[in-house]
Amino acid sequence: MSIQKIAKLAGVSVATVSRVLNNSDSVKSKNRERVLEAIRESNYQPNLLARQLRTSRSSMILVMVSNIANPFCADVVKGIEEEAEMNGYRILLCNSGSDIERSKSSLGLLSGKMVDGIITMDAFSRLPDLSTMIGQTPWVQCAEYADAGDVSCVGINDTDASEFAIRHLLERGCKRVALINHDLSYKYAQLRERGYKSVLSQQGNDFEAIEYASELSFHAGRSAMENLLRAPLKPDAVFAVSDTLAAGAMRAIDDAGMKVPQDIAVIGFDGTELAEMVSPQLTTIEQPSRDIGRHAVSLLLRKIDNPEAPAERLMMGWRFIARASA
Amino acid sequence: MSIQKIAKLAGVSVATVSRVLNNSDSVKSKNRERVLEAIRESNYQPNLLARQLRTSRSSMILVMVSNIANPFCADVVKGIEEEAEMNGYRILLCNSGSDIERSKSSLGLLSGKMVDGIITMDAFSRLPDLSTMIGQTPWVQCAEYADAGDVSCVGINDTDASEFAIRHLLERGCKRVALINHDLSYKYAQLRERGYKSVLSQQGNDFEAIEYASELSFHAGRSAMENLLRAPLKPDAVFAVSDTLAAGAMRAIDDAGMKVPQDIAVIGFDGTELAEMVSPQLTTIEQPSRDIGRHAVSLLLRKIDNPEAPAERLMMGWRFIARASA
DNA sequence: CTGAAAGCGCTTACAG
DNA sequence: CTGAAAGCGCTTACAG
Repeated sequence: MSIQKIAKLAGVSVATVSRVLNNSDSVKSKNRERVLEAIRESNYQPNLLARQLRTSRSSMILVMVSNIANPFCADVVKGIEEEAEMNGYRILLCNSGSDIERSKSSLGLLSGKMVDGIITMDAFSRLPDLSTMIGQTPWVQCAEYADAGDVSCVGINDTDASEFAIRHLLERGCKRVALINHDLSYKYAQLRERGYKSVLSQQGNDFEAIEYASELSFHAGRSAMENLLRAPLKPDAVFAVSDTLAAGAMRAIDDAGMKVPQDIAVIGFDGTELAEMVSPQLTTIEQPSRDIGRHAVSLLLRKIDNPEAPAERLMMGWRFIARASA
Repeated sequence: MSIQKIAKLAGVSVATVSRVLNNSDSVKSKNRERVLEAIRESNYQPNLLARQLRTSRSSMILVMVSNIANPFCADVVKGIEEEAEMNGYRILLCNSGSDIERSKSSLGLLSGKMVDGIITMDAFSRLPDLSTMIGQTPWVQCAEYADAGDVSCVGINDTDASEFAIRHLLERGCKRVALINHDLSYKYAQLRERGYKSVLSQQGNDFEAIEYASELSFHAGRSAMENLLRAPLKPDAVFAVSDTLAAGAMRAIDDAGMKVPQDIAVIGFDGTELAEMVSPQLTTIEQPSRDIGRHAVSLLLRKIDNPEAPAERLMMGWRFIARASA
């Protein structure tokens, strides 16, 4: 089935068929009816590839995340999908697993014109060949930042949020606060670490213990905590940069026969549902994940519609949620 | 940048350029070099849309899930993505949220030739216009079944698994076993309910309490459990058809001031990491989620390569994991 | 309001 | 081994 067949069936030209398909122009209503009828009876569906090739618009955006199993990622993706759908866009998901090869091959979709733009939650510094691509390309970073390049981003003030969490632990009487961070190729990891360090030094507290998780998973959190517990001087509090990591830390603490928060207080990050699932329930920093996703799409669409538009930097609010774990 | 420009640059025809791009045929090595050189210096990337239009192959598959935030879904999707990548395919994710409209519009990608096939985890009976599409279309159901139509599927024996779980609870001494099920438009929900009922009737146990969750989420599980707890005769055990639902149930039990498993034993389903995150850790039925995803892709690819191939039905193994919750 | 025609960027018989 | 040409299925000035 092609537009040709429909044209023949309806006794009009392909141009006319195309016009009713795009309900553009004014087509004489009798012709419109005949076309519509032909479409109906032949169950015709336009070929999207042809359309996109012709218009050089794909109405698809590529979303690259490092781990879709992280509930925060999933929430952001939901927001992205909602807003994309409202604007007639679809998303292509690439679950990079922080794998450079996979990321690189995904980026081929962009140069191959399969997608109109990209939203990344991955660390920028890990994305290859970026310098040659950015600038020409609608791109937004989501819950993460780009130092260089003309790239929009939407996120929260990570340093502030981190400082707030650490201060809370200190005020609570904790003396030895450890940090379970994501690897430092992520800008947000750098910022949160900065917050952690700055509060400690302000308060003249010289205990410092940092573990880096290679991914935002329960397992990574658990082994990070196990490492912390192996040290001669154990922490009495731990701030993990994701709820998933925090859940892993809590499991490790439990396995070691210690209690949260009595022996070790725990604070997470993200404010996902997971924080309510664990016991004791997790104190955490809530990010407006859905909205972050939605705004990422808005920024991206603006850039797609107007490539000259300058990069924007959107800072969203965050909220500290006090629960039983700290 | 188009193949034309490269041809001009290299001083050959577009056909030759195309040949080296597809490293088909034998191109004289001097010409190959010149083309490769031209490609390099102009940073050329082939337009995928044009290629796909011409070859009528998109190398993309549509994946429809009801809720990507459900860790089981996320794991299956990871498996799908891995296997797809190994075969040069990409995935388009549609997080339907069980929304008919969204599902329907996604299906347009198929008829629009944007994807070569579909993998669904959604309930079949909810997908609209299926009868007109199936048969012509490479399609596989994943962790779910189709009664009708020529559709392949891969999953586990849900009835057996469910019976095993219920029997475990009964053997443990539980007298009043409730079920938190997904809505019955899902075939697997029907099968697991059948397992639940058959064991109870075999054993002459006439307590029956079933709650239906509208989605596989923590919240839905929590409210289902709250409903069960409102009944005059409370259950002393509950079998939830997903770990996420079970986590919600545990939260409700905790909120009601009761203990798992002493007051109410809980068994989940899926064997996701979540089962290790909650306290007490969750007894559950493990599905080989990653492999389910991988095999779904294999089946699909076989169908794409050979449309005449009959539908296949793949049954995977499952495993009961006993932990503290039951 | 409508149609003939060009063209988006590829691939692939076909002929040489 | 290579090129000219047709064609995938659309959209969109352009002329009428």
